[in-house]
Amino acid sequence: MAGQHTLAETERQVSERLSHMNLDFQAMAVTSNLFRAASAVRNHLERTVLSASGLSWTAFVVLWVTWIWEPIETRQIADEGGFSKATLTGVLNTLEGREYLTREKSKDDGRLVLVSLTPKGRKLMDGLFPEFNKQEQKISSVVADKNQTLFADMLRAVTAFTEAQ
Amino acid sequence: MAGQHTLAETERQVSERLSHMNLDFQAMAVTSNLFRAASAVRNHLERTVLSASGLSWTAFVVLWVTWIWEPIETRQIADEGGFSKATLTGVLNTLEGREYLTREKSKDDGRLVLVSLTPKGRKLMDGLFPEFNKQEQKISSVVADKNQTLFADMLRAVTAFTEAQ
DNA sequence: TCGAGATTGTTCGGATGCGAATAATCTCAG
DNA sequence: CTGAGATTATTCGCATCCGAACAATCTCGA
Repeated sequence: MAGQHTLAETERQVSERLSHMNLDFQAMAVTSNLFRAASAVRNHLERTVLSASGLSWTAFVVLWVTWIWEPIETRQIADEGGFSKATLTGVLNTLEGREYLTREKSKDDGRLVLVSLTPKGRKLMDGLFPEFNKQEQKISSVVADKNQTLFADMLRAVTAFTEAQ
Repeated sequence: MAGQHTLAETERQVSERLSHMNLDFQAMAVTSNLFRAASAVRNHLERTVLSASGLSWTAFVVLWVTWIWEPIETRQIADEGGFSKATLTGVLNTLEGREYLTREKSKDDGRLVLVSLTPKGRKLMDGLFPEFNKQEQKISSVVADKNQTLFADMLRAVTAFTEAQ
């Protein structure tokens, strides 16, 4: 999983190949490690927690956001999850077909669709999320406890700044 | 883009709905903000830098890894990029069709395929990557310069630990 | 009242994205 | 030398994933 080259080897090769280009290598390290980390954690959680329930990452995020906010408007699910409305429509079809959630037209605004979990969906999340959180805890533990708040704050700052651009 | 609820509102709602479950909320904040940040940065870079060239995120990653290591074995591209071999085959078809790279059977081992950039692909990356890095620099600048190394180190630690699990 | 413009969810076409199965190739014990 | 097992890239089926176009609905100024 860690690849043929170590991280150190990769970063050395990068600086060798691109040394003539006057780039910000520290910024490169920040973003590339951000994606590596997110990808590694996602793959790990899909494999250890989600695959047993046949849930994709996106499907889980949709269920989670709905679990927290139900009844919730679809546009907010897409927004919280970070994917497009078009993507959401397909995932909602899948999850509605498996009877984990339901769609319902808003009475206040005919354009809106409200999503809620079914009892089956709620039961799934009640069982699944504690397992999910256990893995989150293990992963976060590699960052010293006193640094975890700083870590989360830096990530929040990156998100806020980038979304404002 | 920032959503109907602020991050603070979301985290308050989460702790309210899940307060009875004895979860590690700090760990939850770390991972959820990791994904928010990665997703926000990816969307931003796709929109500001990549879309002009009609490149998807994954296509760009494939070109970038190849640019650094060419000639490179396909299994290493998938490994560095963090996606499956099956995904890579499709993306390589796309990029080969646009004449950004070429595939070639290895002489040493008939099972392997070696990937190299075409002059057209190399020219694309020579023009594109400085733009990409400028955005990386802007994004990273929200983390104080003295903290960027710590930030990257924490991300590396998360990746290393998770991949070892 | 009314209609131009804005907002929302869906549809459409095309490009990822993955696990499992497959064919080609290599390895290495016997 | 040989064949069982390991390794690799591709194929297959299906589920995301997105931008653009679209129909339905709402808003609000004139």
